[in-house]
Amino acid sequence: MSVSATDIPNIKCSSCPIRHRAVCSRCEAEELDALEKIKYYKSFEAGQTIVWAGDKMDFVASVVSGVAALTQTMEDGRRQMVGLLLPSDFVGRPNRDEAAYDVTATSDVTLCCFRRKPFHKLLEDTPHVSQRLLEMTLDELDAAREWMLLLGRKTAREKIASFLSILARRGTTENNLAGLDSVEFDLPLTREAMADYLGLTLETVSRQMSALKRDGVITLSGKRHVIVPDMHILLNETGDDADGGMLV
Amino acid sequence: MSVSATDIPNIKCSSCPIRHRAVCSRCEAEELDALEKIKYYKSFEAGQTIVWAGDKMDFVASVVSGVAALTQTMEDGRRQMVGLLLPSDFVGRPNRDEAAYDVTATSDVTLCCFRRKPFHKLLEDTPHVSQRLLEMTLDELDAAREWMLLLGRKTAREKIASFLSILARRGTTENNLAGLDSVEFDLPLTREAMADYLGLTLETVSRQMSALKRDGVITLSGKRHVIVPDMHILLNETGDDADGGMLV
DNA sequence: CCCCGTCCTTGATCAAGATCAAACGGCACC
DNA sequence: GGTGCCGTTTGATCTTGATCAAGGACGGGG
Repeated sequence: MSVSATDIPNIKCSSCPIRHRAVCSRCEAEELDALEKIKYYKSFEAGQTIVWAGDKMDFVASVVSGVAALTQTMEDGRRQMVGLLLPSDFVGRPNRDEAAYDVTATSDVTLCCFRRKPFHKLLEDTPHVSQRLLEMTLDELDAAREWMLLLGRKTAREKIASFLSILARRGTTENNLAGLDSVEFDLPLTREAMADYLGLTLETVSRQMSALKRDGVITLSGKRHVIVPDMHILLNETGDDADGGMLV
Repeated sequence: MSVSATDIPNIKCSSCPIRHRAVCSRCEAEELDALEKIKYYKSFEAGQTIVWAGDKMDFVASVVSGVAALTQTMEDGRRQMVGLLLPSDFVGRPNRDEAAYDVTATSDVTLCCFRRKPFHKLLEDTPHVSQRLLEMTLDELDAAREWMLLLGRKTAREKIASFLSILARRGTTENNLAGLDSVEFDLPLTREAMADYLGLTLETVSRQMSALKRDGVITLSGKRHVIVPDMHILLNETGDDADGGMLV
């Protein structure tokens, strides 16, 4: 557990912003009550480590706000991000008490934590939760497989374009009604974290961002705010078949 | 569904070789009976496609014997394998009726298929099955994350060594009591399929196999049979921390 | 205001792996 | 016993992205 996490007061599940997408989305009143009993909120600042790989992890959690990353590090320092957790995503494995990956906050993050043991027990009793967790895990596996295609076969430019598309899709506050031409959003990651996500170096990320800007695919205001004047143009750069999975 | 799959007679679950590892591993007598009712066996020859991405898929299945692969293909033909299914692994997504990936037999394969609808229903009724499926899916997600590290950050030589280690671990008939020095096994994949797995070209795979042979890390008898005289040497080539996850 | 640190950009060079090309070995089939 | 095919090996060359190296932009603290 990180040194300087901040405990913050619980909010009611009923007024939770991620209520409709998280593990708890299918829960009915009494199930929510059970969850309320074992939950607590915790906040982390951008850059903080939430848990180190190998550490005991006595909770699982839902990301309420902000972005967290799972990364793996090799002995010689090579790093690969293997999970990017956006609001409503689930952290941790109910039946495992050691973290398998480093978990870090790439922006300020608030987690809704559930004590692990009671949560695991609850999984056995409330099929709604375990069914939802299975569904979310399968979705995550699909996302991991997209990501594998990106890592194994895409060019640097395609990787950047794909990454920006993903953020544009999930990052904007869902006001992008499929096919909206223009989208804008903030990058919740440094260039280095993007490189770790994409299997590139930070220099290559920077160069390709500049190239996409030069070519008018994106506009930058500051270093972290991205404007995509035309999503179709960006999607064309991803290497995925036109509008294939991205917009629909 | 493939053109020329072979229907073969059912065997009893009780005498099934993958009984102890598959989705059904936790089932008790009556649950097995329910499964028996909706299952049928199907065989495919090496190279055959089991389903194409986008095809209707009216079953889910366990791999009984042989090896199957999930692959994604880009418009211009670039291909990435995103799943390698060994005996006891699960194929398909219970609540999705279209295949998301091409599924092909990389060696002769026998599947134990369950009709999708009844299986999905059974998931809701028998928590043993859905719990086991969640566990298997989480394991697969972990494997996918290992794989992402491989694709994003490992050198060609490390990729090959890692791949061989994985096969050595799961491919041998579990007679390798952790840390056995010498291991041998057959490659169930062509060089091209290995390339698709590893995000390389088949030429690079071939060259690195030759290099590992030249360096005495492996011995080949024929092109498909691999002998690893000393697993520790192979593991040293994977880039993973010494004996870290592989042997223990 | 300046100093320093962090994050980012840009340039020059290098190397790993891709690409293009040829040929080999084993096997099935005539 | 050829002939042809498939999977594989090996060689020569090219390209992409890594690496090495400076310097710029921004922000916070003295």
